[in-house]
Amino acid sequence: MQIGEAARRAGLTVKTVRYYANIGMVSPRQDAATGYRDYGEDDVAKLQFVGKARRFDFSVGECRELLGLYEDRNRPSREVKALTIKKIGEIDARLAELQSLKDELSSLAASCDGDHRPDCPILNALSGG
Amino acid sequence: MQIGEAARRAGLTVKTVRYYANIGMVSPRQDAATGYRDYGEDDVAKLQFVGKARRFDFSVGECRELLGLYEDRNRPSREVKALTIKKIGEIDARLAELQSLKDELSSLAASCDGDHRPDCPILNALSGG
DNA sequence: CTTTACCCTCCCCTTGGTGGAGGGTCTATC
DNA sequence: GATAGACCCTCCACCAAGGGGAGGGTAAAG
Repeated sequence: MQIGEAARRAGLTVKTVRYYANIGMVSPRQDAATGYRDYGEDDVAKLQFVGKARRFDFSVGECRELLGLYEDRNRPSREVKALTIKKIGEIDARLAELQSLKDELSSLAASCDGDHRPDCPILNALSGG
Repeated sequence: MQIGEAARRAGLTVKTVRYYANIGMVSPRQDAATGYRDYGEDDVAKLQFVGKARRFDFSVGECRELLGLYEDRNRPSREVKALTIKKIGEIDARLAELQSLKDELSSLAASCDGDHRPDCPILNALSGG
């Protein structure tokens, strides 16, 4: 099938699918006559897989690893689990960071009157040491 | 003072400070003889301000807005508070998104044996509809 | 014969900088 | 006077992960 249908079925944009072809992540056959990319069912499955993994915050590089494991019928599930655990750790770190940012900003916002007057604890905090 | 000292005192890299000069965020005087940038105390204060705001996850554009308010001795604190509240909202949205990602990944990881065998619920979930 | 809907490649744009090449300047030391 | 080291400058390329659009080819339908 053509790239448009493959993209629709994978829930991705044509641009994205073309990009994945360019970086060698999901490489379709090429129609010799038209030069059009020719996607098979297996390609669509891979695109769906990658799309889902991306939504799970895996980077393109990690998707490539996961795809390799996905295609290896003998891979140990250990490796997949390790990647997942690592990703969970990263998400945890980012969660903690964002939470602490939010706490600080919230207390700053709470201490600011937010009126027409120029005095502002938020700016004071940002400019202070 | 020269850019190196200004960067050190603001806790930024020289590259970053030069970048801020290029985009017109913090513009130092220029030494006519050497062509070197010449930072004053006020510039250092602005650099520190911007560095802190960046650490608070404000974008460069938002830093520019905040800097404008910071320099305006008559600004209403309302505007600063509004920017802060908006930023808190964004952080909240990202927190929720990451939390749900984490939950899903965690339950996937928990259901995976992580041994030498090829069966892997994580990959199954990624490849399934 | 023309419209419509596809497809292709190629290049620039985004965010917030980082890295390096190639070259000028200042001070200290030999 | 030469040279080394520590500064500084500009300009170009690069990162992630594509998005936007130009310019052009192709295929089927009316």
